[in-house]
Amino acid sequence: MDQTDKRLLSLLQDDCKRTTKAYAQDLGLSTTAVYERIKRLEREGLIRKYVALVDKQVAGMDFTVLCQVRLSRHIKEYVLQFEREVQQLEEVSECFHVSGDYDYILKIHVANMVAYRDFMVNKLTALNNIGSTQSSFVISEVKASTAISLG
Amino acid sequence: MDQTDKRLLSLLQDDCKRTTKAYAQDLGLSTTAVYERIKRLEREGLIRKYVALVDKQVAGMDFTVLCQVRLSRHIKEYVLQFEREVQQLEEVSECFHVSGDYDYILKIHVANMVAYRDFMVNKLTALNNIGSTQSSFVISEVKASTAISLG
DNA sequence: TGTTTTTATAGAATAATATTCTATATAATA
DNA sequence: TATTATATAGAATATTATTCTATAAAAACA
Repeated sequence: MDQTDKRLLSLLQDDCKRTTKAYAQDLGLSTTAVYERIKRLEREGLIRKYVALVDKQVAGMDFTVLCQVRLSRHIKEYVLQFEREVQQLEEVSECFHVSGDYDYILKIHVANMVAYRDFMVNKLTALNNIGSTQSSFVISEVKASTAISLG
Repeated sequence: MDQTDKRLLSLLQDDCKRTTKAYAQDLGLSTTAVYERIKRLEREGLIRKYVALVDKQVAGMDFTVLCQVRLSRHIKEYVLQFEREVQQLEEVSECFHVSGDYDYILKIHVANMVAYRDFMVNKLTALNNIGSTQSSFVISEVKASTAISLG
């Protein structure tokens, strides 16, 4: 991966629907050169997928919560069960197993507080093995990017 | 927004690089019908952008940290300064202003622990007005989606 | 209820773009 | 030095997006 690849990945992480020609002009290359680079980046797995990003506010799903979760038991079987079940919850877009006081941090998107309460009562805390939770409500998104800086 | 729009958005959030014809077949519509729907969803702002997602592990940037930050002073001027500066930090992909014990939660992507220490010492805590921080290191990504469920 | 208007759709025609092909030049390797 | 692999450019082709025309269904209206 050279500097041109990094610049190209940066462009693609910002907008993947431009024409090859447009990227080529930005990079000072021919369309074929850019085309081959993109195909290589896809082949090597650097580019994982191409997705559309939905505007949460316009979609009316802009109530975001970061919820820390502690399990009551850390037996392998129960841990795996929790991880399997949390993946199935459509309100949960992200779930990280983390170090520290709590075991997991979840990112949750719902319509409003009523929906969040419903989610917590009927879905999350209804799961087996949940010890305790602590919710941090998102007041504003200061930065929200899906791009990874490659230096 | 009807059920077809929701199904279409779900498909686009999973893969935005298929042909209109492919979505049309999944939805049981003509390519024109799907084309017009996509253009409308873009026009209405439901689709915010199209991006490539980079594989952090393949890119060698798979050391992820969720860092809680408390400011020392909550004077408007300082708060806005922090928010402006944190947006400029390339290692920070997300920053949420949240309720609770801490003021902000940041998602940080770096190569490894050494790089993280460097980031903390020379960039984050070098910012004016940082009170205290608490880092949660990501052990594993149980779920990592950019899609919003529209019910 | 009948009429008009709007909206969503399909299929065909066209325009734009992606993809492949051929040829060169450059860099890496033996 | 000769040889192989790799990256590139430009042209040719294939695929896909986009536009156009026409219909049908749904909504608004008298």
